[in-house]
Amino acid sequence: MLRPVGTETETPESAATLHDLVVGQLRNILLEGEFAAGRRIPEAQLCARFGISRTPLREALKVMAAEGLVTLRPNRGAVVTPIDVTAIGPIFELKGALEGLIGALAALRADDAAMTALEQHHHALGEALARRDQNAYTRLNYAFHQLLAQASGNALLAQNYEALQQKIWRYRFAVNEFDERLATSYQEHEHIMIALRARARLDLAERLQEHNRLTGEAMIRTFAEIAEQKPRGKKEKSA
Amino acid sequence: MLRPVGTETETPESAATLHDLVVGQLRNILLEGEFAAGRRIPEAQLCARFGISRTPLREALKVMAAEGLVTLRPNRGAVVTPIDVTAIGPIFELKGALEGLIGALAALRADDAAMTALEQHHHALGEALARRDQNAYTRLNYAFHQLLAQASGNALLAQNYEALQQKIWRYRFAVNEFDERLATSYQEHEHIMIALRARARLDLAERLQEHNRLTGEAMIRTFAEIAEQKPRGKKEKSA
DNA sequence: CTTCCCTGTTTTGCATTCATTTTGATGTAA
DNA sequence: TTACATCAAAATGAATGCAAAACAGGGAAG
Repeated sequence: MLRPVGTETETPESAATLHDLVVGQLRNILLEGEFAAGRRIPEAQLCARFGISRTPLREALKVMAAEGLVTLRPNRGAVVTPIDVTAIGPIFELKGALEGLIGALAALRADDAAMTALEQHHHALGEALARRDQNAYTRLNYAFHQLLAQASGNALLAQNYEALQQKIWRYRFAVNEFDERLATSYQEHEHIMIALRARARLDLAERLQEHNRLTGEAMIRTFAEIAEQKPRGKKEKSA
Repeated sequence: MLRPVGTETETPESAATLHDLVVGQLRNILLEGEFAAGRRIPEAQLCARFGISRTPLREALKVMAAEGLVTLRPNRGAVVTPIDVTAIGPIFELKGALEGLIGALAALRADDAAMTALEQHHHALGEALARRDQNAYTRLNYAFHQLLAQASGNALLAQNYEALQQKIWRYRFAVNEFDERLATSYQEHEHIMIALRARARLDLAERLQEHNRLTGEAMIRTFAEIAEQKPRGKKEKSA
């Protein structure tokens, strides 16, 4: 079974306190989209669900707010940070810079263990594509890129990279919407693996940046199509 | 008077709650180095100082822990995250990637207001250099680069960039330790400004990355010298 | 003299309580 | 009917209380 995303930063001892446990669970809940974006987060309900009091939950909410996943409105409760299409561009723009660095470093530093894990994930991606299993593909893709980021040997880089991946994860319903992009994406991954195996750092950096750019553009395009299809009842006079 | 660093993310309404106020104040205290790195953070003492109860302070500590400025040891209190020389390399490595993107974008997107502010800061940097005012120079330098990051037009980039600047800020006692680097740094800034005025995006990106690399190397070198000078009483048998 | 263990104190983690603000309903007047 | 004012109910923000864990000191055993 596929592991949920967003669990990479949990170290065993960090779960020693209730607070950290709640942060992890809350993050998963938000990333899995259980609460719709923009929706108010029911403090009392979550307390009952986790079987805890409001104190640790509120602490977790503050942390999630610092991460940007939730938005705190003073005296008016917390809401899941609304989906903002205009935020996608800057995210991918920034992620591109990180992809470049990841490629340059991973080509030099990826050790045997990392290479093995990456090959395995790449293989699994191919199988998911063959099955047309979009859900599995998306999650494996997340894990693959996270592994690559870790293979860069720069933990801070990997951490920042995952933060961006998590932001994008919330918009995933709008990516790989069409099988076409799924297949294209896998072809890009093939080239990424070729560059990685060859330890071609400049090529790997470029491949990753290009892959990032195309993914971002596909996502933005999909959103534009969505916005085009259902602007029902809203300002059609200018159309 | 020079404004303390780390206040860029404070928006007026964010101070509406006690929690946000405490986060800001605590961040300043930590960034200004009032508590030595590695030192335990006295919860009760800070409560008394801020005139608040433990709840909002602990919430703030959790947020600072998520940012990495403090380290929470379960049941054993919070400590200022210790200075770790080995962390400097990865920080500058990552910041380099951001500098490149900032240069490429700022060259294209910096508007008149941003250009004016940058010119002013650059001028003030020259004056600080002439006065050999290292404290002013360091702070102006922080502000200059933050302005440039904002001139990129990518708020997420600017935010991530500042997070890195804050991390580095804690190590500032080991940078520009010698007037030599101060003057060299300013010369690099001269070239940065030339590229910026010319809107030479590739050059600006390269200048910034080079500036970042040299600053990082100078900092690491200074740390090596410090470690060389005062290993008093500790394992001198190998020397 | 060192080491271990025991106990009292302090500190931490979380639950609970209290005060303030918001929200929503109801009633009244224009 | 609509708009506004008033007030009760609910939710939020922060303080306090309490149990458990860590810490510090002293004394006994080796």
